[in-house]
Amino acid sequence: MKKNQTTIYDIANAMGVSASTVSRALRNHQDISEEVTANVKKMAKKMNYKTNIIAKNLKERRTKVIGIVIPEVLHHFSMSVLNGIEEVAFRKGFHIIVAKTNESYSREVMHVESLAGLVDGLIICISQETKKFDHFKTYKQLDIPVVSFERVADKVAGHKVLMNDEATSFTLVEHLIKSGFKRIGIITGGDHLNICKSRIKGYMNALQTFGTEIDENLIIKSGMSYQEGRVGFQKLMSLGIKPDAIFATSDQIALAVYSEAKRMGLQIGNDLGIAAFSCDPLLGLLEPAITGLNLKGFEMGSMSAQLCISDIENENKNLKTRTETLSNEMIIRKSSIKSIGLDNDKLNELMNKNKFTEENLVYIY
Amino acid sequence: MKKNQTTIYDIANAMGVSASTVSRALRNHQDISEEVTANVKKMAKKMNYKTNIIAKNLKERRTKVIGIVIPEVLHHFSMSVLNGIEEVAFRKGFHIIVAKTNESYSREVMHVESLAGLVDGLIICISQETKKFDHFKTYKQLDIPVVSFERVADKVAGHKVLMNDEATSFTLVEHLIKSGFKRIGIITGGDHLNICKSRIKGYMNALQTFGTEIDENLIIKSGMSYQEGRVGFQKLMSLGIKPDAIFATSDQIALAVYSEAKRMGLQIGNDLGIAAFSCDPLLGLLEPAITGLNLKGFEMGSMSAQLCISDIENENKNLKTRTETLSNEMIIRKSSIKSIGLDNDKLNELMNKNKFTEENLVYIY
DNA sequence: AGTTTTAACGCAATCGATACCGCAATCTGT
DNA sequence: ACAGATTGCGGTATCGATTGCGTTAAAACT
Repeated sequence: MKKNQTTIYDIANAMGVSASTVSRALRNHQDISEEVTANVKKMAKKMNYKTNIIAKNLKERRTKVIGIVIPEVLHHFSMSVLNGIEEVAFRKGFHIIVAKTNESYSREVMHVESLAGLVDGLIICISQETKKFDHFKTYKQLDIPVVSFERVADKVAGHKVLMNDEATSFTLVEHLIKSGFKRIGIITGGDHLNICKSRIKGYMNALQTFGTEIDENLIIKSGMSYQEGRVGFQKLMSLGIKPDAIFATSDQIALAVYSEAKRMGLQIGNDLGIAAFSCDPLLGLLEPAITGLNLKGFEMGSMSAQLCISDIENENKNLKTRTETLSNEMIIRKSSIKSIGLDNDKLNELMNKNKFTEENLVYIY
Repeated sequence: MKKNQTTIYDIANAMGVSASTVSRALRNHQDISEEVTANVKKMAKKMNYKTNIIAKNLKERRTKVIGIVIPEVLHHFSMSVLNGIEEVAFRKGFHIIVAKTNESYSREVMHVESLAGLVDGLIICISQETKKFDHFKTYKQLDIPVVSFERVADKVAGHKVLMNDEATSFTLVEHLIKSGFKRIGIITGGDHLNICKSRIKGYMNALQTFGTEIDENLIIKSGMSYQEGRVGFQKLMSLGIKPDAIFATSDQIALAVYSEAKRMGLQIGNDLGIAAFSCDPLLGLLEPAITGLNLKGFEMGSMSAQLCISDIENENKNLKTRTETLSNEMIIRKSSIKSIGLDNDKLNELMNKNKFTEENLVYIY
């Protein structure tokens, strides 16, 4: 491979100058005369010279690559984040290595460790399984910046970018309550994850604030995936007193609840209210559409990348770690409104933002 | 950065042996005695030694990284492909650099050229704008394998992985005709792209085969995006004799047609038939659901990665380039069936595969 | 016993680019 | 006109790991 690669030595030999002169000339160093510089560049083009990035990386001790380690690369939110990261990275002259963990701790460890020598910075969203954080110690030791987003943990050093999970959850559950739902279940993941903990907290706070007592049976920590969501929903629906609304804490859980409820013949909105911690535009296209959020995935990604690259370029002179919190907007749709007995005007009045907009259809992140 | 990185020289000094001994010991070279090997490894662990990948890359003239250049990283199909690539790459010990072009030729050129010195292989889906291919010449010169998928061009050397666009399009249009639609429009992109050319060809063949004459007004080459699709649809609907069905050649076009048609008050399926060259599970969740395909994005990605890595590891001894073609399955849904006057049994009979399945809901690629 | 083989390790070159230092030749100032 | 400053370039070490070759000592062989 790369056998015919011309080097600065080839150019130097061809021109009767030294390699260091060639190196300098190609980088417009002022020590080299304009004439020689021009000739070197001409020869470089003629010999089709491309600078060897690996050698440059070794010498300069940096790679201009940042690593992204995320649980999956398929759902709308992850892709929005990835887009945000890519866009900033591109503008700053960085490439991105994308590694997915499939929510597996061991795979996360492998990726994080193998990337340590390869990247100038790391952006990570930890897996559902991750409870230990030794795999980040190399980064601390080598002063490689790490930025965590969404799912964060105190034991991971570095900047954090998250959203106001608790307040947002409060808002969603408050909305369900005010829509007249009395017995609201929540389906989420294990509360060692900050996001699940916060979402449960927001859920409980809303119930308490509005005078509903908390029933532990209605809190299901089955997991964030489709299958786990379905299992959780089935568990809820097999209770003696079934819930009349569900707070689904992920896209996948929301879809699972939605399709299971439809399969069971429930009329969503009237028989079963649904509010989801999700921003997938898909939610707005279903009928009835599902009440969800306007999560700023793109912003989360671009902010993570900016913090990461800023740290890289300042070489960590700025020692204090920042925690940025993005706020979310609720998008009310029919799944959380009891439409029976309402005319259309009244229904529309209840829904401040309606169905799908141009924007979420075109996936403008 | 990476200041405290321990090197083999540090270990060598600490143990009073030479660096080459350390190097060999760490790699279990048989020239080194078991005793020394064990001690070196112990010391390496003690000193928290991590091999410098960049130096190794420079010496071995490879990086164990493959580059992926794609138009976007958001839609379902691209992500399925990316998943397939990632999965194979991970198993083979490769990392992936993901670069998106936003369908811009200039950005594609920048990415392709800047990756040339950084990756052992390239997997690419060219942009809509790309008509020149000089940016790949470095790859040919350096013998870096290039694999194109979906959108391919003869001028790009290397293996190609594609799908049977023409036959699939034929099938979709045939289905529309047999469902009773008489005047079928197609919305697609410029025919310098192989996929658009093939899809138009399949469309025309189907019309001719079943005795419908071709009307150039019904062939819109506006582009593959949502906005372009909407413009194309509006153009079609402003014709003197409007089409009664649309063959949408991308997810985005399908959604644009769908939402525009709904906005115009058309009853999809009866007033306007829709068949889409798309595999987004979303299509199956809409009501009425849109007839689409079961594109094997994951397989396309994994096959591309296998071909690429195989080329890398065989160092291109295998000179002949392969072209793999994946076949698609049609998934018939209500958007292409005139349901007026049909009872449910009859309707279901017309749809061999119905609505959404478990699988596409959970995005099992 | 003398020679050959083998085991075990060190030396130094290499991968390609960068940068510190040094050294001429030219230029500046008085 | 001559000391000092500047311009322009070359030599060489360096980044960290790998590897061909050489070397030494012990083991094996005739």
